[in-house]
Amino acid sequence: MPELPEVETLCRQLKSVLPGEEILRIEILDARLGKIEGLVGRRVEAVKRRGKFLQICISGGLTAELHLRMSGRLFWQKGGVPLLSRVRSSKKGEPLNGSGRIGSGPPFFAYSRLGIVFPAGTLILIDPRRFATFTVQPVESTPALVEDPLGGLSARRLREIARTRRLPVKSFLMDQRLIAGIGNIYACEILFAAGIDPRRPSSGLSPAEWRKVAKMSVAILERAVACRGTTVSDWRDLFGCGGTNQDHLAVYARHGEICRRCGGRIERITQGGRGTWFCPSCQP
DNA sequence: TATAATGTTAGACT
DNA sequence: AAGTCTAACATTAT
Repeated sequence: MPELPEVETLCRQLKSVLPGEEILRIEILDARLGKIEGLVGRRVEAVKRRGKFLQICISGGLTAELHLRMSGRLFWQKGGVPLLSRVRSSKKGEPLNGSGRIGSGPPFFAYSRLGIVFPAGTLILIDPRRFATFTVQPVESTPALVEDPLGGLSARRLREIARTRRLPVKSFLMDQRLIAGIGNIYACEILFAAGIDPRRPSSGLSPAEWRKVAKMSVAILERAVACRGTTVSDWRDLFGCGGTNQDHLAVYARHGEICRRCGGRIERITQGGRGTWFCPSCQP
């Protein structure tokens, strides 16, 4: 679910609540997450983002790394909460409202997988599909940061890497080893903004086209951050609010609808098992 | 009931 | 050998 703008939104919000807080208790509600050791009694020193990873830096030289994968969400429940009494591990027909709570009255959290309890509140991981990961590592083992599009991308570097690659440019943009943070929604939107067919082989783009891709990557992602993410189905920020970037989507999930630029029809194809939306006449 | 959903990755193939 | 492709992970919503 979350790509760079959504993770960046969570990161900024976590910075407003976590630093200085002591970890009082950790409740693991899904055994898939594995053991989480060495955190209780320590203090949060900083919160950072690395691509789509969230890093919580802990006193004593530890880093907790969280990846939300497809359906993970974070929710901040202010105040001391006895989490275990408020958890549902499956939906069982109960309605979810926008904040991640079930129904009205005292908050119940559907699909809760993990709770980290602090004096000021509890951080709750909600994750229906259970792909999210949470690991604790020594700080120095954290891999180096690859190029992050916030603040600028080097078109020359992209072209240099792509020179020998034949994979479709959309898959290229989504390769996290090359660029940190672009996923399915923003890859589609970036290529529309750049006017490039997502199926084109990466090696076939001209220098001018790479400059467009680099420029549009930054512009699309920065606008999405300013909008606090894209809520097409269930994305919510740390405090339960949806983003507004869905109002700016030009192609994603608009299969069969009218292209607002040329009046043609948006098409959907499958690439690498994922949906790709594009406008054939605007993206030749 | 079949399909698709905002992600990654191990293993197979080229 | 490095690049590319596919299936798999788990669960729900349409």
